[in-house]
Amino acid sequence: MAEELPGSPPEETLSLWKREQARLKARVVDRDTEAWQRDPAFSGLQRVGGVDVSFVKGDSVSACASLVVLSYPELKVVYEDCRMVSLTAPYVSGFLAFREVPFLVDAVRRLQEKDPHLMPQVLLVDGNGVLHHQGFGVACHLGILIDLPCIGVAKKLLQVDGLENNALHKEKIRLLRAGGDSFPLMGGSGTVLGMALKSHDHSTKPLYISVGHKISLEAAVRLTLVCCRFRVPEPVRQADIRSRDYIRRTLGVPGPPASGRERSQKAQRPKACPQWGSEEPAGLEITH
DNA sequence: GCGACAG
DNA sequence: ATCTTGTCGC
Repeated sequence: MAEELPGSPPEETLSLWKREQARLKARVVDRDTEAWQRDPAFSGLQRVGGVDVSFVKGDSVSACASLVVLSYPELKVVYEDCRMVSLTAPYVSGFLAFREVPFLVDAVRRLQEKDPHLMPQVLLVDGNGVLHHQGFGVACHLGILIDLPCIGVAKKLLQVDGLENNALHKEKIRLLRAGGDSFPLMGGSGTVLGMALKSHDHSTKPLYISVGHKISLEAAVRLTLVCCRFRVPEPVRQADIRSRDYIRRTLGVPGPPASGRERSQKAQRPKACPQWGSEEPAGLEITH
């Protein structure tokens, strides 16, 4: 039982979800609320969190929800929480939060009970914030429910409000020269919904950053950039790696531990970056 | 009927 | 999201 999930929720459910998004949307704060967010060096920032949900291959309900906390500026994992969950909602573009957010909220609450001193000061979320059909993506949704600054980090452009991944957009991407270069994503109404960010000198595909909650777009982009050793910022990347490893460790091949080191993420490795030159990607630290 | 579609 | 090795480039 409970192996299949309805391909698409009834129209009535979508209507209820939209109403809920509209209700919570009024609470979003799209500006800096913390002192460290305005500091050029982010002094005062000590912990950055990342969340992700990975799925079991042939199953539409089994998944692993993960929350990691990294120290800043070292970007070392100081907390990790992976848990198998049973999803109750199917994936519908525009309503990702209703599928994943309940389990992410649970993870944050477990941290609050267990190690409140390790609570992150900001959370990078896999998905969009205000760059969304109803202006209320998963990063906003999670931010409101846990009342923490959140940043939406998407790997693909969500084509809403006139935004299109067309030839012009691709040309703008081509013109991004170095890591840190970006351009605004303006919606039809003339509002800047987010920024396309080249997160690394040798990264071809940009990240699509948008405000989730309690942070300005400028600070969101700046923070995302300083968290990038690869294309995807470390908090989100570590959450992804660890949730996938957890699944393999739990249901995967019985033999040796799946990935003896970091893998995943297709072509995100920097070619040669003197900044990180001879880094130590062999760190297998699992604090706690 | 055809294309679009965060994760 | 998931299925996946080697390979090209600096």
